[in-house]
Amino acid sequence: MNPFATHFDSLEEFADHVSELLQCPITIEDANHRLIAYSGHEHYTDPARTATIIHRRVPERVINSLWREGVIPKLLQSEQPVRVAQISEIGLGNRIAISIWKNKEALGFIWAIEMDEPWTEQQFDVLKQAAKAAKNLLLQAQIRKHKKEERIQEFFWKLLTGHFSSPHDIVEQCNELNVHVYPFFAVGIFQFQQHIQTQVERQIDYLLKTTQQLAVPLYTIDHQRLIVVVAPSSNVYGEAHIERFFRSFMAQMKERFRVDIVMGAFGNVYECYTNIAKSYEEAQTVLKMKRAFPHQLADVQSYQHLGMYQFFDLLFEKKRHGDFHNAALNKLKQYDAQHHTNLVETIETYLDYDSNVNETAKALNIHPNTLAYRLKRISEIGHIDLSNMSEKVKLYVDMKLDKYRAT
Amino acid sequence: MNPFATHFDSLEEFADHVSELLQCPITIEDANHRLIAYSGHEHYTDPARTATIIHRRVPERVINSLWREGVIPKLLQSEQPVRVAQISEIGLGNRIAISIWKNKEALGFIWAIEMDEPWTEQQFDVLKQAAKAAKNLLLQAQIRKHKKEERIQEFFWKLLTGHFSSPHDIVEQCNELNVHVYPFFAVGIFQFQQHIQTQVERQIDYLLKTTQQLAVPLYTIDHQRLIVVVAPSSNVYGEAHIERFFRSFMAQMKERFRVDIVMGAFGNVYECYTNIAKSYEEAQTVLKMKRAFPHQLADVQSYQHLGMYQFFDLLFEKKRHGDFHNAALNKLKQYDAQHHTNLVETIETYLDYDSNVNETAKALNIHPNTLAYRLKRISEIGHIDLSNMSEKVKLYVDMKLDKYRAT
DNA sequence: ATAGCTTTTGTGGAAATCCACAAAAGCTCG
DNA sequence: CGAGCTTTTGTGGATTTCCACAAAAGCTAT
Repeated sequence: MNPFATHFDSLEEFADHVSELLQCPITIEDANHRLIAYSGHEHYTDPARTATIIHRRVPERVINSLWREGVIPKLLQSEQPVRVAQISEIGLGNRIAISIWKNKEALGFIWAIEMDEPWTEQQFDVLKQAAKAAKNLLLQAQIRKHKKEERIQEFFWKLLTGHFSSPHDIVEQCNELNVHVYPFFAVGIFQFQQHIQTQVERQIDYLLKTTQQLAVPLYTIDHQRLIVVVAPSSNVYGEAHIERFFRSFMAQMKERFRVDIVMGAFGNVYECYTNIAKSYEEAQTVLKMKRAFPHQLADVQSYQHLGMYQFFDLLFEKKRHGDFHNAALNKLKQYDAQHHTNLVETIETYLDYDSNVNETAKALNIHPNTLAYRLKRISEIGHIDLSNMSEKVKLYVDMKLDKYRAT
Repeated sequence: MNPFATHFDSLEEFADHVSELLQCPITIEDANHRLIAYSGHEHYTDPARTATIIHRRVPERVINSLWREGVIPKLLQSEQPVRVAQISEIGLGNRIAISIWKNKEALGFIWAIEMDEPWTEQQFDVLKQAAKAAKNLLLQAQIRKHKKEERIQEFFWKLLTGHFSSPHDIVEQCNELNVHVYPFFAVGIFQFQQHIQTQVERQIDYLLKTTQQLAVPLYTIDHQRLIVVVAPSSNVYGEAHIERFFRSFMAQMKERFRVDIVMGAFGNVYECYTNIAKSYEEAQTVLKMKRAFPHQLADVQSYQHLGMYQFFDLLFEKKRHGDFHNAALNKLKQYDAQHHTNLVETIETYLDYDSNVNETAKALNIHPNTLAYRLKRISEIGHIDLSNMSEKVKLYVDMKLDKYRAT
């Protein structure tokens, strides 16, 4: 006899029904730990549940903790209920959880709080039946969402390609599609090691939806790239927040799902949504430069911190035109070729290490005095004043542009 | 009774005639100390005269020496003969010189070597008559030249504005106009304090024609600017030679003629004459940047040494477009405004002085530790890593671009 | 092979930099 | 006004840089 053979008007009604059967509070989440429904009966409720209900999603530290403890992996592996012992640091009481499945995809979870008495076998059976019954209810909500997703995708690509010129149009479309408009945003890109498979898509969706470091109102997947709009809560430290989010996103993709992300990059933070295309361009520039200068830009993610590489595309265009030939650099190259020396490498490393003699010498495996001697020769041969910032900049840029050409 | 009442077929014949009357070697030069004619009789000839005849012009060190001794100023002031005592360092024997005049313009000079006996009054009279007689002969040569000059001017402007696309056409035209084609050249510009008057034009012509530091195959005058094509003898040190020439030209215009030249600038050295327009552009860029950054570029003349300012026009264009907004710089500016501090000035000066703490502190009139403290604050407030060359470059460039906009 | 060059490495001392710590002065805001 | 902050200046010591000089090693061309 199935206690769920009746029709439920809403998920709330369903949650209340389960709660009544099991005599404990019930919470239902989707696969991304968003609150779907919860029972309203007066029972004891642990702080984690309270927070979940208030914010309409499971707090991130709770999710992280559950991953660390291996709870969520276990839920994603089997359809069996999992008992979770109290974790007081995050305000989680004793819980029982079970995943809701459709074919091989986990659609969500049902959480129960284990009250004073340990559960009986019968209670576990009820929970398993509840999970099965929840499937159809959840599915309906999903379908409604899927259709909308497609329209959002199209809208997002229009934004990225600069299709809209009026901020008003954008906001209107956002409202229509139920996309929240945030006061500040930036566009970011993650470059994956491989073409992104459906399974990875789900994992991405999961991480983006569960993060609470910042909002991700829009995202899309394109071959090996994940493109996101990120909205930091404040403008002052917005960049730092995005930076942190990017690092943790890449770390989590690797740790939890063993998916390698080669690099991440994001453009400037803007206020006006017409700048999405610009921020996207900037993010692309960062990726391009990181590819050309993997060493120097190893831990640069933002366009802001691209430094001088920001204007490399522009300069390169000009250089290809035959402008900017650098007599000093040419002379050094020529000298190197004729005398089998390393003057160009020396000066480049020296500038890479911000004119720091010791570090440069260490990096080049030479005596500091050797470096000093070479620098003297460099300034003689190239007629360069190495204590003139402007000349140093020109030389440095020209050398890096040379490298850029080689890519 | 005038001993010059006969007709002379050539200036040579005239020189020989004077030489015979005075019993000494005679040399006739134009106003720019180019050799016009000389007597061929067998007399003693001092080394300075020999060199003049061989090179078809008076050696530059001789000219310089005569200026220094006040000889040439005296010749340009009066129509009287001037006695010049021997100057053995430059191989000049005892000489008598007189200028040749037409209206108020000196067309050239007659030089005689004073032999063993001091000259009699009668000999001086003969020389004076010779100077008068030389006038018409010289004038004829001048007129022929003037007409050609006009055609050359037109040709030169075509070159500067990039009118020719084929090097072959240029060389052909040069040959036709009797303009020597040199293997290397650059275009230079001198910016004068004032509109260039006819008298100054003559002085410019004089200096350009007499210099032997390098060749000046073409030049023209445009309002307050003198535009020249300079051809250094070698390519290796070409730049250095041009540099030296520019400094000495400006010094001499000032010393000899009291004419102020505000600044000089020249473009890259090229081989192909189709690049005249490019070198001209580059020289113009140097002038423009020197005007915008008079302090930093005070002793820069060449495009080569413009350093990073080479690409300022390009970057500025982009910046005006709204790109390249620098969050770090903005934060510093904002902090300065709110707290009445000088962080921006500090970092700019620091970078101007190539990150040299002592010099910067001196320039800012602060204690070195104060500077250190400010730098720490700057990196905190602007989230900048001041030991990262690329970030420093970006910040520096952005600050200078700000200044550039102000001009 | 050897003379004459460049290049590398070493030594030592003066000067500059970096850093931690602290006193004093200046500014802001309740 | 005065507490609490930022900013400036000072002191002292470890470290680094800068320079001059010299020895040694490497290269090149006669």
